[in-house]
Order: sequence, then structure tokens, then C-alpha cells
Amino acid sequence: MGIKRIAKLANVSIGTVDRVLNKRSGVSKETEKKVLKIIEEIGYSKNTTASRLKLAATKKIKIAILTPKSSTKWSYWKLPKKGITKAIDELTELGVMADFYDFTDSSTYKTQVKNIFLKNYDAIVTVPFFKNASNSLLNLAESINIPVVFLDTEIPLHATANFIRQNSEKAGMVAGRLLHGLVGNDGHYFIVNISNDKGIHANGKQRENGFRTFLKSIDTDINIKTITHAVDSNFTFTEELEKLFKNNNTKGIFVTNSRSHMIPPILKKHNIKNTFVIGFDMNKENIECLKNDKINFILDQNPKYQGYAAIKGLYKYITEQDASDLNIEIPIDIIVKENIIEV
Amino acid sequence: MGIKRIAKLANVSIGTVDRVLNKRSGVSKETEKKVLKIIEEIGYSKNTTASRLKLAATKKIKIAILTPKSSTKWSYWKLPKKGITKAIDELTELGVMADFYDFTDSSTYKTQVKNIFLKNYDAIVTVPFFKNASNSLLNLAESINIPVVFLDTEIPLHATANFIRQNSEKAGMVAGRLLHGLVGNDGHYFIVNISNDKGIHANGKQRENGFRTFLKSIDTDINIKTITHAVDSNFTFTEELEKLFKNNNTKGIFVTNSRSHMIPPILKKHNIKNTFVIGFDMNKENIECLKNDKINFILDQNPKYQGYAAIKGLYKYITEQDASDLNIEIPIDIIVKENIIEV
DNA sequence: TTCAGAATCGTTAACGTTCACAATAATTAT
DNA sequence: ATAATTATTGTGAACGTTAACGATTCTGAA
Repeated sequence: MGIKRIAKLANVSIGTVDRVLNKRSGVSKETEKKVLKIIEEIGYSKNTTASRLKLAATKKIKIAILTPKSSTKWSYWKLPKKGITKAIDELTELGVMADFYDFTDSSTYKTQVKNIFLKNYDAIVTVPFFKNASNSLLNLAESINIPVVFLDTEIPLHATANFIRQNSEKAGMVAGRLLHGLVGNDGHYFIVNISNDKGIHANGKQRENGFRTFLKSIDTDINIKTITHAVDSNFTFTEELEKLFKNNNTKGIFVTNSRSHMIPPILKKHNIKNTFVIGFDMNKENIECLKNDKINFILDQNPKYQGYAAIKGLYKYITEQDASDLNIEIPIDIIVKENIIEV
Repeated sequence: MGIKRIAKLANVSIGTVDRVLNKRSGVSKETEKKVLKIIEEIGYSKNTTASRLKLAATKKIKIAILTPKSSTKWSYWKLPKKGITKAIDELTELGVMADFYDFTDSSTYKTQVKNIFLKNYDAIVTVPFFKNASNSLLNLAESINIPVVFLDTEIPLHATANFIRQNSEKAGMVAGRLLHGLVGNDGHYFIVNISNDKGIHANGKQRENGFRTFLKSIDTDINIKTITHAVDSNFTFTEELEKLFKNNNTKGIFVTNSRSHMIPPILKKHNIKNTFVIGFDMNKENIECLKNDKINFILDQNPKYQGYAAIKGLYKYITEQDASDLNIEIPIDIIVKENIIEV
């Protein structure tokens, strides 16, 4: 029993106790002290459930979600949304709801941010894809005192922000270790950035850095070549690449994003043997490649859980002022053929 | 709005709606049909939170936890308990509580089961270490209609049971793949069962099978030797082992349980080079070995999450008759030096 | 002294569900 | 036909929290 017990012990009504707990005005300093002392002595932790039950109808917790538009060819962003939806489903009966917004580029991003701030949301979940826009969003949010959680990527912003993301540098190092285990010191390493029109994301660059850092720590002479390839163009070998790929060395290919499944067909077409491939994200093409032994490892960043955790973290923060779940480092999941878990 | 809305539409009181929802007696067939029809039409999902808030004080959900006694030298079982405690913490305000029991062998297990059934628990979480005892526990539980969740291991029982566990066979295969990536076809493989006084657990055997299955699928001629070693005896090399270890082959060592950290000191003492080691569970000794590059891979089964999931799953089942979270296959987490996440 | 106005505090209904109890309707016995 | 049961339904309080509203006390100016 909570507030009632405190009230009785402090010789005041539950109304007053509520007032001091919620820092509402209209209570004298003496009684406040009196109540606070009782709370100090016998302790009190609010029953969040009861509180939300009361408020569910009148004071909804409204969260705005702003994520990249997910097309059929680029469905990654459906996954965090799935996690978000799951969390919201669990919390609707407590008066939590979410609105989904999407963007395609920096300009639509900014417009959507404006739209979001026109309504009165209690929190925002988005991605830090555009540094300037992210910073101004953060400023706006801070000015009206609502929390923001960034998913997927961490970039330096000029205020401390909440990120739910994988450490991409470490992920690159993990990729380096795994690939090196198969390829060894004498093989040849290729980092493949398969970029879309929007250029390379921060994640890709950080993953590449981690990968290089790891291999350098093993042997500074290891041969690494970075290849950048636009996603919708045909892949053509330069003379240099042709030479590197056609020798007998073992070759390790590190794809810094989720399009690793594009590699095996290219290798097959050009009859390149002795290769090992590692990439990111458990999309169905990559899963297929894992199953057929065309890709050796996939690193996953649990995007669904990222979305789920964002909502649950925000709920905890808003209801209990506990920010401890707003800033999470997602484990780097290593997937091989045998530990695929179908969802 | 739930029950009230249904009541209004069906022209009955909330009391009767509650009666049909909870299948309590005292409602005529006609009105029952009437209410059911409304529910069919406009749908109804009970607000579990409100329900539990009402019942929290009077109808506690009591869960019995029966796990192995965790000693200082064998602290694995603290981890599921941590997860259980976390879940209980989240649910206490909804009237959920747990009592912890432990056992050291089959006999104390049975006594504790008796103790548990003397009290009136609403659910039981335990481990399937003793087949007979597990079966009889399952029967008892079924006779009074309370759910049981088994953690950590799956064994065949003569009634369908709920398991939250990793697929140990697959885990063995993952180990096989990872080790084979480093050791190759020509190396020599050792499966090490470091057993305690209670013999080898089902997990260990299944992991060994998976490991062998995988390597056999690569090449039937791969050389694998199983070594069984009692945990508290000194390790002594037989002549055969001495010969196998002292040649120049690459050697892969698969420890089927959490004591892989015992291997590196032995290897060092006997000056054995060219070895790769893989084991299970993120205890601090294994973490240390990973960090020092003495162990290459650790497979983890997320014991903390297993405990957490058991409680949450039981809560969902008891409150909403939804058993979907009672039977979970835990992912096989592959850990290397770079993706250790400290807790 | 009186009293308006402010400051402080208590009361109460509500959130959705549960369930004991009261109330009514239907049935049977006399 | 009336009383006594039984079957069916409605009522209201409670879980812990919130907040509007009303009640009380206090302050200071006339």
C-alpha cells in the first residue's frame, strides 16, 4: 500500500501526499517536510501501473516515430517498426500510442520534424542520419523538454543524446576477427561498400575502420582493398581487381552493409573461388546465402529489438524518470548457418 | 473502455459481463449468448493491468523456483535467478512473487518438489535434470492444473512440457563450424567433457553429438577424440594423448561445458602450441580467457534471459491463457573478444 | 473587528476489473 | 393463490493513483 499509508503516517490526506510526490503546488513547507520524512523512513515507490491505469484515458503518452521509408527493395526499416509495434501493443492498455512518420531524404526529414513538432508528442524516436537536422531536432526537443531516442547509428551531436545502437567499430573488428580466422595472414581482403544513392552511412565507415584496425593489429602487412560499388549499377572489374581476384590466394570479402547477398552471384559469374564472405543483417536474401554456404557469417544488430527497447525505455523514462534504458549498446550477434533462428 | 461498453450494448450489468467472461456460474444461456454476440461483434480484450491491480492484494500469483544450489565454484545458476528476480521486480506491483528452492542431488530435488506441492503455487520453474523426478513433477502439476517451465536443457518427458532452452545439438554444430574454420580438415579435434561428480549433463552429450555431426558432414575422416576429465582431479596425459598433442598439427579443443577456462593453463604447462579453444558460458574466467586470446570462441545461452523469459511467459499464460512464450528456443550467442558486453 | 482573497488541505470520483452481496425474477411447493 | 426456494441479474466497494473541486485556515487591508 502506498500513498494511503504515507498519508496516514504523516497525518495528512492522500491529496497532499500526491501533491508532494508530484511536486504540485499548494502545500506548505512544513507539511512537505513532514511527508518527505515519512517517505524517507518507510520508503515509497509508486505503482506505475495504477498511475497509468488512471491516466490512460485522459493523458496518453504519445510517441512520434520518424524512420526511413521502407521500400520493397529496402525493407530493413520494417524491423525496428515491428519491435516498436510490439512494445506499443503491450502498452496500449496503459495509454501509450505511437504515430509513424517516414522520410526519403534530408529535406523530407526536416519537413516531417516540423510536422511532428506541430503536434504535442511526449517523445520522439528517430535515426541520426543528417547531422544538422538531428542537432536542431535535439535542440527543439530539449526546449520543450521531451526525450529523443536515436536508433541504429551513433554520430557525434552537440548535445548528449540517447542512442540505441550497435558499436559499429567493434562490429567491424568482429568481422575482421571472423574473416581472418578463415582467410589468415596471407589472403587478400576486400571491403565492399555497396552504396545506394544516399551515399555511405556512418555505420559503414565505422565498420570499415574497425575491420582495418583489427587486421592491422594482427599484422600490419595484411593486404586490404576497399571497393565502392553503387547498388544499382552493374559490377565491373577494374584490371587491378581482376588480377587480385583471379590469383590463387584465399580471399575475404567484408560487405559493410546488408547487401552481402549481392556478392555470391558476382563471384559465381566470374568464376572466382576460394572466397569467404561476411556481411550484415538477417534479411531473407542473406539468410538464403547462409543456408547455401554462400556467405559464411552474418552480423546482426537486432533491429526489431532496437525498436522494442526504444519504446520500453521511453516508457520507463516518462513514467519513472529513469533514463537507464534509453542508451543501449546492442550486442553484435554472429550468425552462421546453424544458429539461424527463423521468426 | 471494455467491460462497461459491452455491458451497455448488451443491456446487462457489468457484473453479468464479468460472469460470462470469467465463466462463472449464474447467468442464463440467453444472456450469455447475447453478451457473447456483442463481444464477437465489437471485440473485447481484457485490460490485464487493471485486472491485476484489483487482484494484486488478494490473489497473488505465486511461483516456485527450483534450481541447483549455486556454490562459489559453480555460480552458473545465479544467472537465471538474476533474470527471474528482474522479472519479479517488474511484476511485484501486479501481485506476482517467487519463492526460491534449491537442490544438490536427485534426492534433495524430490524433497523440495514435495515441499513445493505442500504450498499452493500457481506455477513452477525448474530444470529437467532427473528424468523420473521431472516426469512425476509434471504429472503432479498437471493434476492440479498448474504450468511448469523447464530451463536450460531439454530432455524427452512423457508429457508435452514447456522448455526454455538452447538447442544443444545445434550449439554443438555451431562449435564445430567455428572450430573447423580455424583448424581445417587436417587438424586434430578434441572434445573435452569436464565433468563434476554428478556426471555429464544432457546438454554436454547433445553438444558433442552436434559437434561430431557437423564435422562428419564436412569430411568423414576428420580425427576427433573425446576426453572425459573429472573437474577436481589433476589432468594427466595418457601416452596416446601425449603423442597427439605433441605433434605439429593444428588442434581444436571443444569443451562441452562452462569450464573451458581450465584448458589454457594445461596447454601452457605442457607447452602445447597451435591450439584453438571453444567453450560455453560467459563466466568471468572464460571472459578473462577471451580477453587474453586464450580462448577463441565462447557460446552463450543467455541464462539470465532464460530466467526472465520464464517468469514473463508464465505471467502471460496465467493472466491471458496465452502459452506462446512458455516454449522458447534461446539463440546461440557466439562471443569473441570484440563483442563481449560487460554487465 | 471584519472580510476578501490567498494559501493550504481534504474529499471524492474516476481508470477497468473483480466479487461479495443485495435485489429482482422465475420456479416450485403448499 | 401465496409462500418459499432457486435462478438470474444488478450494485457497489475496492485495488493505487490522479486531479478537479470544495472546505478550511490564514493573511492583511479596510
